[in-house]
This record gives sequence, structure tokens and C-alpha cells, in this order.
Amino acid sequence: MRYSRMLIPTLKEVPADAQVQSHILMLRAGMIRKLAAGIYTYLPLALRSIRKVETIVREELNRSGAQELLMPMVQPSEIWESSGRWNQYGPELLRIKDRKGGEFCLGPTHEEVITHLFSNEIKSYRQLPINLYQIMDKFRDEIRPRFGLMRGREFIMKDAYSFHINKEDALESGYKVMYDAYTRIFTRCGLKFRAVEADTGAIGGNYSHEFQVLASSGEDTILACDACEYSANVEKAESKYEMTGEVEPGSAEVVEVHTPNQRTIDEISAFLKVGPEKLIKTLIYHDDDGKFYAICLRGDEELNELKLKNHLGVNAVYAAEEADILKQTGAPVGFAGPVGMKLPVICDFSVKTVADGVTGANKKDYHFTGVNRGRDFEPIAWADLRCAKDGEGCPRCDGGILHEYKGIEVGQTFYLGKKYSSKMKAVVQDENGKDVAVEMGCYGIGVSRTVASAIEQNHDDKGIIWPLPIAPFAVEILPVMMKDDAVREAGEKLYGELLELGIEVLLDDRTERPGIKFNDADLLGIPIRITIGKKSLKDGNVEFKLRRSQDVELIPLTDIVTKVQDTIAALMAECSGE
RNA sequence: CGGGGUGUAGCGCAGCCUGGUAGCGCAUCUGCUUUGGGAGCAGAGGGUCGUAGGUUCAAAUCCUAUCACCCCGACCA
Repeated sequence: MRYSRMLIPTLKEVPADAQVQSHILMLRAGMIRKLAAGIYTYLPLALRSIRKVETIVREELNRSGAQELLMPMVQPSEIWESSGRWNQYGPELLRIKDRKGGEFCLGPTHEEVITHLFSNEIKSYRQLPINLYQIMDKFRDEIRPRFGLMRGREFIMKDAYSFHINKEDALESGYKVMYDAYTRIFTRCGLKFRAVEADTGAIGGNYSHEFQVLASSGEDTILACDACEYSANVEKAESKYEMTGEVEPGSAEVVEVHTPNQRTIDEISAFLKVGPEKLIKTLIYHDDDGKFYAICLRGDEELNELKLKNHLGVNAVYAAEEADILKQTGAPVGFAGPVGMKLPVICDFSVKTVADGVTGANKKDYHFTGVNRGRDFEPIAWADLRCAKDGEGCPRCDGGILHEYKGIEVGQTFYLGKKYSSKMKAVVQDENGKDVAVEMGCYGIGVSRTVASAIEQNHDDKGIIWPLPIAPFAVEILPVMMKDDAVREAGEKLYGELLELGIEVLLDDRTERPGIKFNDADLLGIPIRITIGKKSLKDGNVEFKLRRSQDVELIPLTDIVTKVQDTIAALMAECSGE
């Protein structure tokens, strides 16, 4: 492609409404333009990268036995009513009417459509297993779209749905296969990522993983072991911490102390001059049935609500309102404690590391000191309820330490079991002619977000540094002076030769000044740059430079094609995962 | 939806308080000179000042409403 003919409207200045690097750089590199909040046009350069990701996704999914189809973006309300989600989904579902007043929505996801299709077309266990996927635009009317392609309302997603006759199959030939395919996909994209254990909600089990591209600007926090494969979203992560540091209960007397208006851990810690690790904090929670609990943690620990929810085996947990706390504990917020607590007390393991602790007295403006477990209170359960932290022990292996990373979620795999199939009539006849609900899995990849996260992970202050497999072009030829006949002709000749070999090459044939060309080249981030200048050309050489490196090599014109081919092969091999 | 902020040329902004010819830089077009890291000179084009009402002899400027966009919270690929 000739630069002079391609729509690449680069910007020298940073657009005022962009905050994150991927957004800024995609705007500046002329890759995207906004039409409305969270809705973008992908310009030619961006589309080339998107297509590359899509191709990798297709190749790996096809290889894993999945089949591509394409479902409608506009979906009738009926199927959403039958799944119960027409009312449930909320304002994120963009609803529209046709000319006859019929109700439709723009598809935010396709469980309804795929299940509708399945129940009509798949009747027998002999047709299973089957895995169907598509790559298309989704529309989710997000409350707050932001960060360019990172969180758009319209975005490109690959969604896959698998159907199996039994759980063993679903996990082995379904979930595991997709997990491996995802690992290959992101490896082939040239991204540094981790597959982390994620919340499975009410389904339970370790059968959901988030694929997180590591980037300091990521919104998700993950903890990963430095010795084994364990890594998990901090929302779910466990650690070996609770097994260490346990102390015997102390022998101090329980003393009621006056602590006027001292509510928070910091306030009490300062007021009584004891460290927060000597405090036991008590939080009041209730589940979706309105049942209340008192949750105790060491003062310097944070409650992981997800762990609490899973421990209780309920659909949701909520922090109690101020009025409820007064009603349930007899004291205002800040003075709850396990001693004499009427509500069931559940303690995090961290409480075992506190002896002669400080707790609320369930009485306004009073706390207890010298509180010890066993003697002064007894929880109904001990559990891991705290947020795991950087530097703590790995729960899966010996000696491994967890480290914290920031990540961008680009994919998630779910084993769903029969949760949806039983509700949505996805049934087949088994060998006995009996109807059974099928085992389902669903698997998503944010394609446009993957491209954005690649930039988030690979850039410097001058611009993008594309991983070769998803770069819009592999090579950029930069003739410094197009008006110099020798330089121009050498550029054109090399351009022709590389094209002939099927190499994707961008020829900057603009008659711009060198500074503009160099800066644009850095901004666009094409992995291989070949600069053709008057002086080196006189000796029969061109300059060869990788975007990610500072080194410039002088290569004889006669060798440059081979050099490019070898370099492409080497860069691709880095991402092959072999 | 709650809180904060911004709408003036393709991009970045000034002008508004104190009403009176709509400006600057970059970009664009023409010509000449320049050409290894965002050139110089000369000239040109481009704006219903987000929109709708109101006040006024007169509104980008004051008032009212409204819309859009951005940032902080709950959601998610």
C-alpha cells in the first residue's frame, strides 16, 4: 500500500477527550474516529489489525473443531421474553421498534439466538458435541463508555457456544479445548497475558477463566504465582497466608473502654494506640433473602465480598444499611463486635492471628480490649474471606509467592453446565430416547479490545510498537527524499519485490519532509522500517531498523529482501508458542 | 442515574467576567525556496460560536431550557 493513497489522518496533537494511551494513539495514528459516545469508525489501518486478530481467532477455533456462523444483530423481543431477560437485562439492552411497532433489540450477546437455533435444529445426542461461533459487532448500551475501543458500546466480539451431552465431555472436549485455543490465540497475537481463575458466580467450580493482557493501565488486578501456574483475579484469589501467623488466644481480661465517636479502624487504632493488626473489625452483611451475618476480619484486612457470597452459597450479599446495623446490633455503625453478637458470626482466618484483640462492644461509643476467640466469642464458621495480597504464599504450590499485576480482560471462558439449557429448552434425546438438557459452555473474545490492549501493552512516548502478527503492515519503506530519483526508484523497486513475495508493506511515498515521515513511522509502529537515503544508497546500502529497538543496521540492497524475510520469520516464531 | 467539567474552523485553544467588525497556532489549498527527526516566505479558503427560546438598538458574550461530549462511581469482551 502506498501511504500517499491510504487514509491515515495522523494527528500531531493529543485530542482533548482521550485519556488512555491506546485511545490517544489510535486517534493520533489515524486508526479510529468517533461517531458518538462509545461508537467508532475503524479506519483502514485499524481494520487491518482487527482482521489479523480475527484471522488468528478463526484459524485456532476452526482447528479446535468449532464452526463459524453468523447470527443477526437485530433480535426480536420474543426470544428475550422466553429467556426471561427482556425484563431482566436492563437499560444496557438497546431496544428498538420496527414500523409495525414490533419490539426488537440490538444484540448484546447471543445466548437467546443460539439457543433458539439449537432447540429447533439439534434433536439428538448423536449431533453432539457441537461448538458454534461468530465474529460480529455487539451493542451494549453501557452506562459509561470510555477509553476508546477499551469500552465501547459497539464493539467487535467473537462469541462461541458449546453443547455437550455430559459434564465430562463438556469439560474435556469443550472447556479444556477452548482454554487451549484461547491460549494459542493470545500467544499468536504476540501478547503477554495470563489466564486467570475468575468468578463463576452461582455455578461454582473452577471453570471460568479470564484472559488478561498484562498492562500497567489495566483496570483489573490479578495475582499470579511466581512458581506455578496459579493466577486469579484478585476478586477471587486465595493465598496461603491464613495458615501462617496463627497465635494462641491471649489471657487478658475483657475491658470495656470509652471510645467516643471512634468508628473507623484508623480512628480506633490511633485513639487506643494499637496497630490495626490488633483489631478485629466486624462488618454486617445480609444476603438476598434478608438474612444477616456479622463478618469478622483482622483490622488491616479487606473483605472479599465474592468469597463471602460463595461461602454462604447465596446469590448476592450486600453491606447492611446504617438503619439495619442499628437494628441488628443495637449500636450505630463502627461499634459492632463479635462478643455478645446476636447475629451468626463468621470469621476470616486472619482473626486467628489476633490475641487480646480490640473489638466493638455493640454499644455506642464503646469498644472492648482483651478479646480472645474461643473464650469470648465463637464463630459459626472460619473461612477465607479476605482479599489476597501481593507477596503472599501461593495456595496451590509450596514456596510460590503471589505477585500483583494489572490486566485488561480480553477474553473469558465459562463452563455453564445446565444452568441455561434447562431453562431455555436446549434439550436432546439421549440413547434411551429421553429428553435431557445439554451441557453448555460459552466463550468470548473482545476483538476490538484485544487490538486496543495490544497498544496499551506495546507503545512508547513516540507511538505504537506493534507485535508483528497483528501489525497493520509488516514493513514500512521510508524513502527520505521522494524527489531524489535514485532514492525513489530504489524504494519503488524494493516495494515491488516485497509485494511480489506477499509481504505486507507500506511505502511512504509522500513528498513530506523527513521529520514528518520519521515521526509518523514511529507513531504508526510498523515493526520493520527500511529507510532509503541518498548517502547510504550511494554505497548500495539501506537502513534496517526494528520499531522496538534503537539499533540501525546498514544492509546492502542485494541482501535486504532476505533480511526482511528472515526477520519476519524470526518475529513470527517468537509468537508461535511452539 | 448521581457528582464534577467542556461545547467557538479538521485538531488544540483564546475571546465571555465588563454585550458593539469572530481571532491565534497547527492542518488544508496556490506559488517559490527548502529536504536525515514535525521547514521558510508570500497569498488563499474554511466557523448558523452545540441547539432552541428570551433580554437588548445590538448576544459567542447576559438569562432560561435543552442536547452532546469528557472525568469520578455501579457494569462488562
